[in-house]
Amino acid sequence: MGRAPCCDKANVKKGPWSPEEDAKLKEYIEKQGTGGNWIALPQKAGLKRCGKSCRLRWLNYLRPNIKHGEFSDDEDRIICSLYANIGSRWSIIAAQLPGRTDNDIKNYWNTKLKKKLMGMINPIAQRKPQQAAHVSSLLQPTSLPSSPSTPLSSSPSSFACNNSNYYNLARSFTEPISFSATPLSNSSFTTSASSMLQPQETFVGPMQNYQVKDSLIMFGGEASCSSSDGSCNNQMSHVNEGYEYGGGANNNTEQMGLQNYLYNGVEEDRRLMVSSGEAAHGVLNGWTEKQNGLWPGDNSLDYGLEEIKQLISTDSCNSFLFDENKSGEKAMYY
DNA sequence: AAGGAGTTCAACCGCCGGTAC
DNA sequence: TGTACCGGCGGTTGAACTCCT
Repeated sequence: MGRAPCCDKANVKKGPWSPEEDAKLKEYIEKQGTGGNWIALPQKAGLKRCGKSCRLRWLNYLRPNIKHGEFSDDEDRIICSLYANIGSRWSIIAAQLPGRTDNDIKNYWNTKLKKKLMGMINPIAQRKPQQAAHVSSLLQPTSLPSSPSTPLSSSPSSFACNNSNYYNLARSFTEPISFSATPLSNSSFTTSASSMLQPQETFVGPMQNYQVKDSLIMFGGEASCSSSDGSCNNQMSHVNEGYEYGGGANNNTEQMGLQNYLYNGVEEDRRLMVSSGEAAHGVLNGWTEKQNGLWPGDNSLDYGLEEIKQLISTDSCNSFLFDENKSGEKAMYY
């Protein structure tokens, strides 16, 4: 038996919302709340709309503190980093960007940021290595601290993309990203998200709630709302209640839930992002394969999501390799 | 000025997981 | 335990807008 439709499709209005409808919905929710039942809401509010449509309109457009307009470089960085870590989990990404909705971020990624990223990567990738080194160096603000010096393998075939990959991606933009972090083990990898963080570095900015402590990644402090429901009770918000998610064993099932999410849900990312060992080969392989397609003759921007994720990580590795302070390591790669 | 191509973004669709019964 | 309902999510669509020729 099929699922009953959430509303009477024949009697609901579709398409763009009129100002009158917006006003009705806003007024009703501000006075009555959603009542925990979106399906019943339109009838109560006097709207000929599907409950889902009302919910979407409220969350993506009408609710207070929605931020519209240009995304900042910080926001770009956060989106890129999180995308590379967890993929298209837009609601989770949105939870880290107060005022932004998952729909906004998704649209922004698909229409602008992906191209922006490709625009940064392709000019590099399509050049010969010597040229690429120059272009890449232009993308690196020299005022930022240099990457931690996790040793690279002496063999090109076992080149290691270390934990600096996100850091270097971030450095491709113009402003510092914001973490406070304490040292991670050189050899261990805790969660994929932790690969964003660098030992003994402290930054300031919009992600104060995001910390690494004793190799555990922690989320704390004031909640940031995503579009999930406007009330911050999404997956990430659980951590605002004091949970910690990390590499160690624990008995908290909810904690384990997200930990598993971070571990299993991004298994593939982890293969790409971890600091050493086999996973690094994945990065190298990914880059090598892409390299074959990107140098002269390939001007395609038509990447799949996994490819883009690889590009994000490999570009970061690439940036690391091209770091002007690490010319010797450049030579190792080529 | 016109119209075709490309871009943006609000909104829809359908699936999934949680939960009440 | 099974079923139905609902909220939430990510992918996709298409109208409106902008750019280009």
